[in-house]
Amino acid sequence: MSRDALWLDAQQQLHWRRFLSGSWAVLTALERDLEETTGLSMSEYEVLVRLSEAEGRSLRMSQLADQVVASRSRLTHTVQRMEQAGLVARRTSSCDRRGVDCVLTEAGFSRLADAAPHHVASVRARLVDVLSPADFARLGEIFTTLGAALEDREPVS
Amino acid sequence: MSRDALWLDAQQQLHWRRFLSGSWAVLTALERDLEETTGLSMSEYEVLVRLSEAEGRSLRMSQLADQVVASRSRLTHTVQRMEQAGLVARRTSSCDRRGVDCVLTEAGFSRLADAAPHHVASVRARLVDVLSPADFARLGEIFTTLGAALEDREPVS
DNA sequence: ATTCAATAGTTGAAGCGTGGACTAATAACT
DNA sequence: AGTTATTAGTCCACGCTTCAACTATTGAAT
Repeated sequence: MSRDALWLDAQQQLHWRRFLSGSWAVLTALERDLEETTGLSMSEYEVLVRLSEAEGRSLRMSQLADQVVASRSRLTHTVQRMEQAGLVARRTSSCDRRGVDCVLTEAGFSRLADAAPHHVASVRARLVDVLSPADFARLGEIFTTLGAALEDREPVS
Repeated sequence: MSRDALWLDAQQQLHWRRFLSGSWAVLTALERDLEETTGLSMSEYEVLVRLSEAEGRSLRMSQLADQVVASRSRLTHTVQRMEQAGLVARRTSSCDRRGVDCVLTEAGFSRLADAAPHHVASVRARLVDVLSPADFARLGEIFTTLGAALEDREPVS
């Protein structure tokens, strides 16, 4: 706990603001890069990636929603659009008739294959290659810590 | 530049994904905290803060848009809503009749005064107090670097 | 067995953000 | 002075996200 629990000092405020605007800028740039080079949004790209990594290139909607960071409803809409574009297909799960399996189509897979190099280049250019390896690793650890801390703290004040 | 310029290795991919989901989680939690405790969105809160720090508690729309991370159009909408809520007022700038000055009202100022402690507590709980001072400082520096790198790199591939 | 609760996923309306077209005012050029 | 370019800001249409119902299926409890 810091010296004064109620306010942020000038330094802390600066760090916080830089995180806020910096992360916004990076994420926005990546989103724009992806859109321009491939016509996909980050959410769509993430869906393709997760499905391609899943066995049978298929995942239940709820698992997909957890992996991609998205609400159920948001995923439904996203997948709906992707289905119309022919990138994925939906079929009711055999074992649990409430469930829906989302399956990557051939078209979806090759779309991902085309997109991936552009996206990787973008992530490198905007993030990985900008930082020293040590700083990049630190970044990963910091956000692991931050993410974990959120798990077991709901209420604030 | 890393060993292989085209792909991310497993470690890099892990760091990158943790940044993606971690920053999303932190930002979302802060947004939700603020909404619940004060009824304000981050954008609105940021507008209040910047205006309160400006001399005359007043800023031109474009300056405000630069400080808050937002497009012109987005700021117009946000300020429109805030004006209807009585938090700010708009008047055409005296020196440049194209310009519009956005002014913080008394109601807006006291709304900010009420909100600030809750928001500070939230930022501490979700971010500042979760990290060691060294890591928090590192975070600030890392995003300064990342932000700066974006300034002078537009095209990607 | 029947009721009650929990889970999976969808739907539709409303809100917010984006990008491009648009108006108005100022600055720059000849 | 008169034309053109730039800048400030708004407006509108569209798309994505959220939130609160809603349906359907499964599991638990009596």
